[in-house]
Formats: sequence, C-alpha cells, structure tokens
Amino acid sequence: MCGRYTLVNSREALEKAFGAAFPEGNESYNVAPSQKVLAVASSTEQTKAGWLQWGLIPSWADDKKIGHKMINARAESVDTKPAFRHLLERRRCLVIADGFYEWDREGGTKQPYRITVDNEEPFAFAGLWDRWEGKEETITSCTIITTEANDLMQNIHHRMPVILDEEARKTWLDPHETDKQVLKSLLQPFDASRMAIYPVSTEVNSPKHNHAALIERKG
DNA sequence: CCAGACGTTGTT
DNA sequence: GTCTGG
DNA sequence: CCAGACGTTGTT
DNA sequence: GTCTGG
Repeated sequence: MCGRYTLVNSREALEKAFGAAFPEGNESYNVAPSQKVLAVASSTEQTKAGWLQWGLIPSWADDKKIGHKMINARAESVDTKPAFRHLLERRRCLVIADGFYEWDREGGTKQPYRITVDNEEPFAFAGLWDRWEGKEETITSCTIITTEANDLMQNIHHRMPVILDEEARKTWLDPHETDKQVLKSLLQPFDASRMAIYPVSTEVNSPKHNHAALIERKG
C-alpha cells in the first residue's frame, strides 16, 4: 500500500519529465498523509496541476477528519464503493512522486524500503480527488489507488500503489473517458523490471523527519 | 420509510 | 450524495 | 504510513 | 485499543 513517499526533484525537472507546468512547492523526502501533494487533476471543466491534501474528504462529509481514513482506495472495488465510484468517472488525478516507502514487518521489526521507477525518474500514482466545503474552509483533497503487489514487492508487502505509465496517464486524465471498465483496466501492478528497491533508515518512520539522508541506502 | 455508513491495512 | 441495513 | 496522544481544572 | 496529526 502507499502511505509515505518522496518528491525530491526540482520543479524544473518535473516539468521537463511530464511536459507540463507545475506550481511552486517544496521538495520532500517524507511526504505523509494530511500533507499537500503535487497533483494533476482533471474534471469536466479543466485539467490543472496543484497541491492537494492527501486523504480524501468527500464532498458530503460533515467532518474533515474522515480524510485520515481515506488515504488509499482499492483498485478492485473503486468502481463500486459509494465513496469512490462517482469520482472514478469525474474526478481523477495523478499524484507526482519519485519514490515511495513501504515497510516490511517481519518478526516484530519494521524495516522501511524505498522503491523507485526507471532509475529514479519521476512518476505518477493514480488518484481520485474531491472538493469539500466546510463552514469555514474549502479543502481539495485526494486519495492514492492501490493494487496487488508485483514480483518485486511481494516479498515485503502484498499491496502497492498504482503507477501509470505515459500512455495510461493520458487516458486517466482524459475527461471524455467515462467508461469505468476502461479506466479500471489501467489500475494494474507496475512492471517490476522497471522498478528498484533498497532499504533505508527507520528514521523515515517519523513524519517529522525530512532530510536527504532518509533516501540513502541503509546498511 | 429513516438511520447510518461511506475506507484501507494488517492481524487474529 | 448514495447505498445498505433494519 | 507511523508517532503520539488519549483529560480536567485552575493558575501563570 | 483507537483516534488524531503529520
């Protein structure tokens, strides 16, 4: 599954990699739920890059705290769950990253790993977003979709975030594509041969920590 | 009909 | 808002 | 995801 | 144990 990731590339590097304009923001070695994530969101009106709050707060929520529980959505059921099915048709997004963390909890210990794609190139998670209008604030938030683990990740975990390649990204962001079966078919485990994994320090466990040493190979 | 949930992960 | 359960 | 709090009253 | 915050 996916509950922590990195975005350490500069804005310029990301714009070059995706051929799109991105807003200003800070790099992070430890992006955690509840924080702002860089996303490209589509709707019937427009497709736009911006910073969204990680942890989906549905428009109907009467308490924004529900977002703490909605950091991921299962690909297998995203087209049927009441909280997500409507968003699959109308509010899809990409969440921009260049690595993500996953913990292996064998034998009572928790060993974190960092996983990268295409020799540490930036990539995109598949996500859904929504806008919540509270009494005193409006929050635009998102969730990251998960699927079963590929061969690379199976050893440490049975789930992984959905990563979309360039072709799939176009379809995912196409507001005219509303066929839920077509969209759902994009939500597959990523090609393991294009990914790499290495252990990192447990210092990453705390969301308060955020510095370059977090992505160094440990041991 | 109204009330209440709406989610994932992992562990037992 | 929409679905499920009672 | 993990870490850290989880409570009230009253006083500074 | 469970919820909140980052």
